[in-house]
Amino acid sequence: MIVALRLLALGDIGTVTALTHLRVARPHRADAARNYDAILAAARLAFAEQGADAPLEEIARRAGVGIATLYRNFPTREVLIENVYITEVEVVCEAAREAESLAPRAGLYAWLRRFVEYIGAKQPLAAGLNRESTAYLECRRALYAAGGPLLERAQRAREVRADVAIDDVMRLASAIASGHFPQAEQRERVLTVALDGLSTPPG
Amino acid sequence: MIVALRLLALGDIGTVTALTHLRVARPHRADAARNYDAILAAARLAFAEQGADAPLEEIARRAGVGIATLYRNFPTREVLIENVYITEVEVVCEAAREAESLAPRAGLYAWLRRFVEYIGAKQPLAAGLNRESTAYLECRRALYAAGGPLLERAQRAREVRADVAIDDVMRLASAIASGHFPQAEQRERVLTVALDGLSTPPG
DNA sequence: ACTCTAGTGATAGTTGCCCTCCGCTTGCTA
DNA sequence: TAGCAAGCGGAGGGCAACTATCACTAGAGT
Repeated sequence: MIVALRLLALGDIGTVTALTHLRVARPHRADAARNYDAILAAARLAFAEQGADAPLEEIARRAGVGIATLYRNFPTREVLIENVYITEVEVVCEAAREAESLAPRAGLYAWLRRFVEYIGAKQPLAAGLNRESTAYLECRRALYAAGGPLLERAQRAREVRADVAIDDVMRLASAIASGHFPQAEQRERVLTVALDGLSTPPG
Repeated sequence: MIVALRLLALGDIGTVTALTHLRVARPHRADAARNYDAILAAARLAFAEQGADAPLEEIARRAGVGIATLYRNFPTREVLIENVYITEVEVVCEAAREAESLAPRAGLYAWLRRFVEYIGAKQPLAAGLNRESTAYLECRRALYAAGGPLLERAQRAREVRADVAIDDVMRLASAIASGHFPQAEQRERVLTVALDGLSTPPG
């Protein structure tokens, strides 16, 4: 029975994490599609280097397209940021599948570490994201759908305290991901402390 | 001996947390001093409402002064943000004194809760702060000087795990403070989980 | 191979904000 | 109460976001 539930959960992750519909439609014509890709690639780079405030005109220049083409595909800076962000979230959601093969608590923690690592690296990007936007809310929903089963499994095994919801766990992890740490290893260490808190029985 | 150490620590907090020297000097002439206060008050309000990107011209308008007056007192947006921030940090540092009268772990945790509450409310402000600036580094130093003795006391009493430094604890707390939580009560709850992790023996 | 249309880059213009310069005003001090 | 420096407000230059227009080109469909 538990096996059946787990398989069901696995199946869900695949469908639930499909975020493709949130993306700006990729143009059909070959040259236009090439431009679309070039803009996204240049944006990813520019946002990583200069933060979410990177000049759009420079992104267009780096992509080898006119500024009008950039705006035609991504009408606002926000839409562009979202489209870069969605890709990262999809990667993390996929990782939840692998985590299912580990022991309950180990699986949850491994996935959370992965989440912190990926999202933490994209911190300046996420800072430029509108937290009320459909895309952001959908990304969150997808992440919860990916992590929820992992948490429940660990709680059923009594390896994680029962008085926390996936929303609490994700916000704790998000906070550590977006917090400022001079070295990645310190973020790791602090995350470990926080995860020890998740293992502690309440009281 | 321990008593002596504690008193020494208490004495230190008072001198070490003096951040006044980091502030922009308040002008001597009466009208100029009034403007200085009005600008800081308007800035605090505007940053709280609109975040650290609030237009400086609007702050000047709200303060009832010309834009030039604002720039004369606070040459860059960063300096203005810092001056608002310093006030908050001073309040939190003061609070460390009261915490000394509680039991070791309770005192540390009470102070950390206070820190998260205060700094969390100023999150958009802190986001606009340059983390390399002298003012920011001094604020951090002052906070460490205030919290360090509390942590050490709790560790000596074996009520908090010994394998964490004040830098770890503060960064964990900062992350939770700057994380996004729809309700203050959820932040409280998540902080509790993290603090449970601090109480857990390592391993 | 040919057409025709979706898509393109360039450019010029508007807006909003940052920041500086400059001539006027106001409050201290004697 | 008079002189004068400290302080003032607003005009204006600069920069980046975003919009609109247009002559053109490359690819999709026949």
